[in-house]
Amino acid sequence: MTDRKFANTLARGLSVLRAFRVSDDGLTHAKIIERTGLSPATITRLTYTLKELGFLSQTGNLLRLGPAALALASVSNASTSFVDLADGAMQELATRTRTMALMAVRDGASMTLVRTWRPKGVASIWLEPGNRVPILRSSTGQAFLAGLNDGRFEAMSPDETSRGQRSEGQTQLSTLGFTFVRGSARYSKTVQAVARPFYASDLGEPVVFACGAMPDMLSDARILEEVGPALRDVVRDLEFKTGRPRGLDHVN
Amino acid sequence: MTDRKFANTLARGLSVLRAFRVSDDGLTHAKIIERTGLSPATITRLTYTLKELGFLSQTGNLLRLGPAALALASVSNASTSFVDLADGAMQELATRTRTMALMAVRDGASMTLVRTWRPKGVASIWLEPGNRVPILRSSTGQAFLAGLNDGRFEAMSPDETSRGQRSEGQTQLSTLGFTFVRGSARYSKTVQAVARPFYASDLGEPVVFACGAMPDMLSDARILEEVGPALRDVVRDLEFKTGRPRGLDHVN
DNA sequence: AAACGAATTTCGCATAGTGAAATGGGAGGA
DNA sequence: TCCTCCCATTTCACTATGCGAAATTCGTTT
Repeated sequence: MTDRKFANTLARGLSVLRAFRVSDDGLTHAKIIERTGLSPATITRLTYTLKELGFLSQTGNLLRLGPAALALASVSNASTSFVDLADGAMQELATRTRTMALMAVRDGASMTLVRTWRPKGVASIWLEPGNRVPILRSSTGQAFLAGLNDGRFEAMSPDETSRGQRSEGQTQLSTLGFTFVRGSARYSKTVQAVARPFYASDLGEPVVFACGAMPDMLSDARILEEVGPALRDVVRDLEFKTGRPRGLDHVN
Repeated sequence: MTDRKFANTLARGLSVLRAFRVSDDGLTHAKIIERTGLSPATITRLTYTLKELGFLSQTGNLLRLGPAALALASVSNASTSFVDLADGAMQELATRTRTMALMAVRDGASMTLVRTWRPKGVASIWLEPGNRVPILRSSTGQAFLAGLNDGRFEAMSPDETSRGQRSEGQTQLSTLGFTFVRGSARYSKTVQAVARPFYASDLGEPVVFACGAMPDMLSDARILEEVGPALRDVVRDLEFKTGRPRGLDHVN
């Protein structure tokens, strides 16, 4: 790494924080080492620092996110008000379509779930905030790529696959108003999803709203006729409420 | 600073993130420099790094918390479920007592508000998540100190004032079940508050629930007879729901 | 006791991060 | 168009900082 501007220690420390998932009930050093690929000595130093600052707290030798993380979280949440705005409609959408609804942001080469809404009264697949989905070959990722403006997309130095997926997504968006990866091309055999990007001006990058379910619950026909249009309408309404965002002119 | 274990760059980077408040509509470098006391060159490097990682996003030369912060926030929030558990009761408490209810965590020498509940249908003082209140001479701070166990308290290398405030708080907690700083000793002439610590086992440190209002709306008598007891009962109920926490045995 | 696994400390070294100062760039005025 | 501020950014030389391999400590299991 020969980027004089890039603060390595900071990046490593943050990668420690990002190693935590909702489903973890505390992490040991060993687990953090595994997830971050950093050396034991480094982890000790970084976790020591993060504990001092209140970003981590320790019980025995289990680490959890600490009070400072919570404080940051509250500011971050309150500053991105559209999430709360979307809450009611997304819950309703999940229940009505019997799918898991979700909101995701990009994190490196994955999309990280930020919020999920479970349909009331039905069993469904269930992922939690902090879970990740690859960008490549997922509907959520495709929506993200399609929503990204040219400059930012090129900045990712994308390969041919990404380019293909992006333009496929853009075509679907302009004709249908939502995007999905068809069965054979999907990264996962067990989840099928529809997605639509939302350009959050606060964040400088699109986020993605999506609905997912097991493939036998969510046929291509159901996506095209029911779930896709419903999702599209919910997100369009959100765009309307927050003011039509610039940067997504090609979206229907 | 001669602590070989402490990663300075990480701490500085995090102090940049902590500089953001809900009420800020984006920060310039200049503002961040002012708040953190770091040099311009350092800020450029750190913000560059944070942008690369998605923790900040930039519009013009205004910086905001970015998608990665949101992702971290969602994990952090979901991992501290007691906040959601408390939500309904705190909202109700705010409305019933016509005070602003709040939850705060420690951040250095201050308490940072994490969540606030505004009474429905009445005007009241209003602070937002991310706002800070000093530990010294505030009811919220006093509750925190009183809730802190001896080891952690000593680790703060407290002065005599803090010790006094802590034992005052502890006395109030064991007799009344809540704590407040009386008029003359308060840090602020414009806010009066009652508080009670809650020992969040997830966080390894107490958090504080409190009710605040302008002094003429919240006399000592009202605190003692109405608001204090109501707050105490709400937090006790939360303790019950989450399992009686260890570490607060002296609290009534 | 012994033998493991995990976390922490030590330590010499390369370099990453630092701040002062110089440079660049954009908005506003004349 | 050309100044002039005001920020943000880059440059640069220095050294404190953060690095990892290896040694050590701490706890748990056999």
